[in-house]
Amino acid sequence: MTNASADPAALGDLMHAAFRGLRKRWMHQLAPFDLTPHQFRALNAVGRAGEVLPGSDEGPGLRLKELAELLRIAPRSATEVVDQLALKGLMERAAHPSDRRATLLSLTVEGDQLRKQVLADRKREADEFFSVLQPADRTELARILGELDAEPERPGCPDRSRGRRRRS
Amino acid sequence: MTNASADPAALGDLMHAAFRGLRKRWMHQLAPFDLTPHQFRALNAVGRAGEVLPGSDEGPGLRLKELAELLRIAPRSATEVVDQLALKGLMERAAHPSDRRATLLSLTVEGDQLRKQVLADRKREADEFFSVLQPADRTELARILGELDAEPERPGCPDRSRGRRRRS
DNA sequence: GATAATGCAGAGGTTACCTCACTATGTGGT
DNA sequence: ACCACATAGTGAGGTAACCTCTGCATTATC
Repeated sequence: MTNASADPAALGDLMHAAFRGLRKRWMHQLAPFDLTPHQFRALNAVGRAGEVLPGSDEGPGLRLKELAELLRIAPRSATEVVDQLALKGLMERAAHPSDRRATLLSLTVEGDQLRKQVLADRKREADEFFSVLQPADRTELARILGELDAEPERPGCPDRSRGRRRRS
Repeated sequence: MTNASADPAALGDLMHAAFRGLRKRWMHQLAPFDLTPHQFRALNAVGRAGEVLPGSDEGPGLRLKELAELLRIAPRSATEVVDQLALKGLMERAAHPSDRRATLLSLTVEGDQLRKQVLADRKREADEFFSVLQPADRTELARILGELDAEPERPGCPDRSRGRRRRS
């Protein structure tokens, strides 16, 4: 098979396969905690945001929109995850002190505990999806993906073909 | 930001972001052809399989299960994509000559044309998602993803925690 | 020929997204 | 004070891309 790796379609397929593997692995790893990967990403994002400010006992909280941006999903989709986590008693909504339109997200004590538990478990397992890679390769991968990531929007075609016609 | 890239969660997030970007890009690129990325992957896989054997006018065709393996999805999911493509008149099911349980997939003339058209368009555009990367980086990425991909199953935990309890 | 394995499809579910429309609120102009 | 407009979140509803469970043919094996 030499190295016909210049083919973009092949790269896409590889990405696809790798991503699916990652997702599956995560799902299994998170199943004992009754969390989906998506939910944990949100939990972690809010938890991490709460950690930045060390002082105040109740972190400043993240706006829903900020969470959406962190997770790179639409605000409406963030609402959903927050709903799910709130239902489990892991996350809370609070009123923004100065902007009454905004809600501030923060973890409950249980949420924070669970987050730490998962992070610890992940560390302990060392059974990470990426563990098959050499450390150098991991760094490389992170760098390359970061570069891909850096150019999410391009000037020439901001969001064309918005109207997708369905047929069937 | 130095290089705190050793964090597996960060790598996962990067993968997630990159994959989403890729998918979005593809969706836009394929929208004019009225195909989803998924559908094109199937179209391409069957088309490629048909190309391997150069002789026979009507390629030997792919079993549905083989397609599923190529796309790394469950056979049942492959049925779906094939249904969609068949509905558009791009793919056909035919009986296997010797195993009457099996169906053989092949592209129709329209399907093959469309596939080539998309491939050509993709080449012409040079507007590929991965185009922001240096060629060397692309090769690297392909290599690393290939390595990840190579270890889909591990001996210790084939498919644990199958029963996922839902709550809400 | 009975029994087990295989290949596919019907039914129905889930996750992770999306857009559109709406309300409540903030901001700036006149 | 008032209006126009933007912004924050959400309800409603939809889609893509998966999945499992089950049923039904059709081999393959004993």
